[in-house]
Amino acid sequence: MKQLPSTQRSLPIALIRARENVMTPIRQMLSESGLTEQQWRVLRVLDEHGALEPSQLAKHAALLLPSQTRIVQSMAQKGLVERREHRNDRRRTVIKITDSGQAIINDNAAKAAEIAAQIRDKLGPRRFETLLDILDDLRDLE
Amino acid sequence: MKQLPSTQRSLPIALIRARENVMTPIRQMLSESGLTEQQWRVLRVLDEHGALEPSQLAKHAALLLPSQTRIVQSMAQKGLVERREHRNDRRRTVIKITDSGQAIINDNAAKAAEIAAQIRDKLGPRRFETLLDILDDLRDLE
DNA sequence: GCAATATATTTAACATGTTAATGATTGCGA
DNA sequence: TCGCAATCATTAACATGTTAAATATATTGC
Repeated sequence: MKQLPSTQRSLPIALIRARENVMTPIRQMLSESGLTEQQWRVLRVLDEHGALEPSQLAKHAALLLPSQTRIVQSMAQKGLVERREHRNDRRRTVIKITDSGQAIINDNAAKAAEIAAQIRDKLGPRRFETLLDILDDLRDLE
Repeated sequence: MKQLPSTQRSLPIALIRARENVMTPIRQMLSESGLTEQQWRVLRVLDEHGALEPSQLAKHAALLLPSQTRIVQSMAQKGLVERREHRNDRRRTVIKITDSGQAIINDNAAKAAEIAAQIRDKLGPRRFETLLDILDDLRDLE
């Protein structure tokens, strides 16, 4: 019979810790703008892809739809994003970034890029790419 | 000036997705016992290390103390763990697993080990170990 | 053209994550 | 020994994660 792996070498726990470590400097940066990491992801994705429907935004930002609904609502209240109706299909909505949201991206882009570069340097570019590749291989587990 | 990486190759997002993928089959298993993944981690750690003080348990289970306080409270109500006072230092408490909690570990150990083995096989043992090693290298970022 | 089904999103309810404030107890120094 | 700082844990408040149910609109089949 197979044995349970030690929690010291448990992949779920290792992933949680890694995320915690990676996000700490990013959270520090974002706290000055009053943003959560999720709100930052929403801005990043909208900046990168332009206006998106909720389900597409959720996929790109790695958010579940119920969370995203709340996040976008609060961001709309703060004026960071806005919602428009889809022309032909009234079930759908399109979410786009506002000038105010874009300004936050612009203000933090350099710092965020620096943090990302630090992580990359810490691992070494080769290991960094290997990490992303292996993480990607974890899709479609059954 | 450094450029922001594409969200497609963003490490935080990749870590979130990876965890989501890894946890899906585990959550399926646990739902039959009515446990969350965090409650399962608490049982796993207590099974592995024996009775622990809150801060030690939190470290091993990758939980923040406020979350853990609530989780242990609800688990104590269900009779899965119990709390004992420390002899000399009343600030401290020791948390231990109950027979009922141990039974859940025993009932699910084989299945959990199988899931872990599947993930390992999917990546290949070598890549799996590499992944854990690289994730571990993300400690102490700055 | 209408009912049944499918799709997209939101709401609801509860658990956890996160940061800050509060509480409780010990240990130390005047 | 009194009081104060330090440590550990809990509580508080709000944001997000997670699953299930509800809602709204489109599409399909008859």
